[in-house]
Amino acid sequence: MAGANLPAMRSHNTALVLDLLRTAGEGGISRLELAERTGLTPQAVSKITARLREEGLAAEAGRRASTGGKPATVLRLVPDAGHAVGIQLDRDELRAVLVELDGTVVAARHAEVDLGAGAEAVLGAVVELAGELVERGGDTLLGVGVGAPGPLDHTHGVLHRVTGFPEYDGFPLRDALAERLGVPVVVDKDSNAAALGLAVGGEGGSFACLLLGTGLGAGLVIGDTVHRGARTGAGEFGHQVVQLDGPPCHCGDRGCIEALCLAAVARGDVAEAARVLGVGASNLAGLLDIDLVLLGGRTIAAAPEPFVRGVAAVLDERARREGGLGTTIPVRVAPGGDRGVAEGAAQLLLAPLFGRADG
Amino acid sequence: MAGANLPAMRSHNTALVLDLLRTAGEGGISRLELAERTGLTPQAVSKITARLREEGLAAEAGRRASTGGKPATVLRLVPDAGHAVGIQLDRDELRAVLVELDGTVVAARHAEVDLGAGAEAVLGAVVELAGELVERGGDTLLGVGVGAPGPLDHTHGVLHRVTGFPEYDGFPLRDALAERLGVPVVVDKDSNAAALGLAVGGEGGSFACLLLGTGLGAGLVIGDTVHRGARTGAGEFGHQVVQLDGPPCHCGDRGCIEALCLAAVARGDVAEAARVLGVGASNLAGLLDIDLVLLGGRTIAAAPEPFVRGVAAVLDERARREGGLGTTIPVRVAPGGDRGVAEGAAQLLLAPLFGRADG
DNA sequence: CTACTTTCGCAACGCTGTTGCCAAAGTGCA
DNA sequence: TGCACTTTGGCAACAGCGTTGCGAAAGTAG
Repeated sequence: MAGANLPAMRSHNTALVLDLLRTAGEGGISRLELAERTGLTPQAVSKITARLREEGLAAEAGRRASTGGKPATVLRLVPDAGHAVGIQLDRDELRAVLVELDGTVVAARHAEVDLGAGAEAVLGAVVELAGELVERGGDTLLGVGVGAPGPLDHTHGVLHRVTGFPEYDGFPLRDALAERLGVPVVVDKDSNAAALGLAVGGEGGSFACLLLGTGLGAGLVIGDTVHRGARTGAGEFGHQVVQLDGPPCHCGDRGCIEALCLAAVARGDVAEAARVLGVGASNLAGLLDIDLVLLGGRTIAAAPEPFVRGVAAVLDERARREGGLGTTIPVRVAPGGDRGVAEGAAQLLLAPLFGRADG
Repeated sequence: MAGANLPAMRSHNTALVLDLLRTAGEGGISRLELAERTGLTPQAVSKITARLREEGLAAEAGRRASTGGKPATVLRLVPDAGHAVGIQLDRDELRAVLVELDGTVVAARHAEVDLGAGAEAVLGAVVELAGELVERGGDTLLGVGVGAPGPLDHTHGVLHRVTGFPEYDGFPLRDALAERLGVPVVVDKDSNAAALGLAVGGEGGSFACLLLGTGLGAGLVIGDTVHRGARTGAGEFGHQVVQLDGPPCHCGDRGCIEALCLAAVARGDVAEAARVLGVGASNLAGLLDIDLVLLGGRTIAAAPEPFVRGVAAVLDERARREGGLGTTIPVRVAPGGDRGVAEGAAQLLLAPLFGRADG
């Protein structure tokens, strides 16, 4: 509920243009194309791009072949005009990346860590790993993004009860890190970070990013925006109940997807794990009418095909039941590999520049 | 992905002010209060409200007691400056209402109908019932909104496979009605219409509106906006699977909430029906982190207390498991009674005036 | 070389919300 | 009653946004 004024309009349009420049990548994009895609007049685009070039965020990059008249000048984002550090803080390891405006990773670090060693030790390890990258970012560093196991409070950057490590409940990770590093810090759930990274990376529309590793979580992107919900706790996919009065879960409930899935994995029954995951994905797809399901996390990485096949089978069946009008929802392995969360965490700071209200 | 210009900014701010006027109701609201709530300057608000008064949409309505200076002039929405007709098209009955800008119902009609009698007969019944109301709306009529059983295509106003009446699959309800009535028509799922009505009626934030009647559907409001999903099919709550390999559902799957719930109702076990509904609501609440669950529909209306109690019990347990930081999600009966869907359907045309992108 | 197309910037413009200022209409106190 | 003060709200000038009108630049086509 905010009123709009001229500066707001200007920054909106600037972000729009900047996002198109980013999406265009190395190939670049012409002013007229920018005008068409934004709905603005060519003259407005010229003014906006002139400002961006003055600020060093954009640059001319050659010309395109003529189509019968004056050849178009290609504009490009200047990637190193801004940087962000992204960190994945997992239960047993730490990953950090330094990325440029266009998402390119220019440095990466990795370390082992034990959450059980206490907040002070973990914080020290993060600062050590990220400190160097922060320095390399220099003046153009926008800040540090952290993806951590949920649930947590994204707005305030406070951890909640991390499964297996209850002592972190209420730990103000964001403020502690911001003080030590001296730069802005944003904290989000690892699955949300991964989802944001994929959304910025080109997955349009609405999709779910399911991460199966030591736990099971979901990042939901609805209409190009990460959906976090009222208390930023959305995406509790692991504890969706799909079997009334089923086997007990460590969360205290019964028949949770996570419990069924991890148990099946533990006894080597990948097909059943995939089927359970598929039922959960199918529920989610029906409820939210999403376009795509992406699977990620260590367990998936260890055996991608059977999981993709199993989940797809359940979704196909749903589509078949819905008749001719129902479309099968594609299932894929989330790109990005084991750095997906860290890269997405960096986007927590970069994305707002491009008009994505996910910061 | 649209560029903003001055007219867009103007209509945004106008809608903002208009929505606050509507929300303020009979009590009205002062210019300075509007300025505070929108973030605009008092001068901008003065200009905007002057325009609204010229157009007849707003009017001055007395003064407020002084707080030490010049007393504030109270502004009010002029309710009959605009009208919309809302229709609930159910499997066996028809309801229509004529509502004013502020949501007040100024006329209501009811009729019995049999979907099985064929599209032509049903269309005729709708035209007969709504025609009179459309005329009463006169020049100020914005159009007709229809809430029908899902699934359907909101964007194109085309019905899909209505459970029990497969012959309607592909029926272009919107265009057929628009031609007969000669006014704009918008079609949406009944549960979405009900949810929109509640959102406009004052339920803020994010909530789910679950309708249990001849079927079971959900309307999802996420961040003050009805969430319809990529193919406007979101809210397929009834066929969420909560019991792997459970009893077969008429949809072809097994263990759907709808099947379990309706079976429990059929055998008189309301407590079990409420528990199943509660598990579904709990899944939904965890996945989307919503603020509130509202229950509606005939079956709920017949026995509200046990359903509310049963659903609340499941949600309470989830909150307890999540520990101190988890908040219990309140459960209530959806206000609006048996006209909730029709009134919400009218809002399909009124809401866009107030900046709600649900039209 | 001429005609045409396409790109793109300069200058004037219209319209937005903002700022500076002042009048109006109350309260509170001497 | 009179003066000081607070709050409301409009008038006028203003800055800044995208838009429009127009012309220069830089190609292709014949």
